Amino acid sequence: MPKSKTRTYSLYSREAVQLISNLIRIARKERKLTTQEVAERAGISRGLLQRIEKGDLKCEIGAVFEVATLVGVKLFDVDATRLTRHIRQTEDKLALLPKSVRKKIRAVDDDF
Amino acid sequence: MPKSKTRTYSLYSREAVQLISNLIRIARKERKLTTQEVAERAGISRGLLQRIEKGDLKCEIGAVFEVATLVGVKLFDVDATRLTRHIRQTEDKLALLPKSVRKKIRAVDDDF
DNA sequence: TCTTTGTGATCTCTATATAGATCAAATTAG
DNA sequence: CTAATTTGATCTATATAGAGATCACAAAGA
Repeated sequence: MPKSKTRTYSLYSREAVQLISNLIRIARKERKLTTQEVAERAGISRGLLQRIEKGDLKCEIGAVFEVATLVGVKLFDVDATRLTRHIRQTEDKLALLPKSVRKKIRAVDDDF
Repeated sequence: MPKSKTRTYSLYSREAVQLISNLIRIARKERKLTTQEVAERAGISRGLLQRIEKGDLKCEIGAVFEVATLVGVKLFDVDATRLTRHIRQTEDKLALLPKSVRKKIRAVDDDF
């Protein structure tokens, strides 16, 4: 028996993906696009689109986001401009944080 | 040469993932967790965590969201309760939409 | 400064995600 | 009702994502 790669996911993760997939399907239908069309435009197979719209957690995040963008589902509720700016902010913040996290503070003095 | 699976992504998709990954890294450091620790708790390898924190578009969306949840990065800026409620709303909406998108309205009468 | 630990990079092997085709059932428009 | 089309499911082959180990360097802290 090959050790299968079954992973566990928190409810929150599952629901977050479920929400995105639902929003995608709604957006696609509202724009009257067939699965065929969206798949082609996104450069993915129809089968993958089906899995994405079903909320499959094992799809590439890139593919999911690409489809979302294509049908008009905004991630983060922000437009492109703000997104870029927000990224820069996170990078500034990262620059300030220590490059590596030090675990053991190794008791200043262990003998007492 | 085996036909490689190179995919193209829109700027928005790339930036959205980049933002998530930056937020994850920041959150991890602020909580003083090593990559090792987070990887273990999330049930993934350290290598995968590295790719996630780098903004690799090819990671499983499930793994990315799981890590995000673990370190406290909120997806969609909403808490668990609202998430569940929001999902229900999308499902209600989906129930109203036509089950299949009809393309050809086939001109009611093409001769004129 | 010196030591210890975290991180990034790389490599191999295996499990699996995706593409692409096909088929049946469901659904819509006429 | 009927024809046309979309969608869901399933199957195969292939590319690749992920696990796990290793190595060197960076960097924190005493």
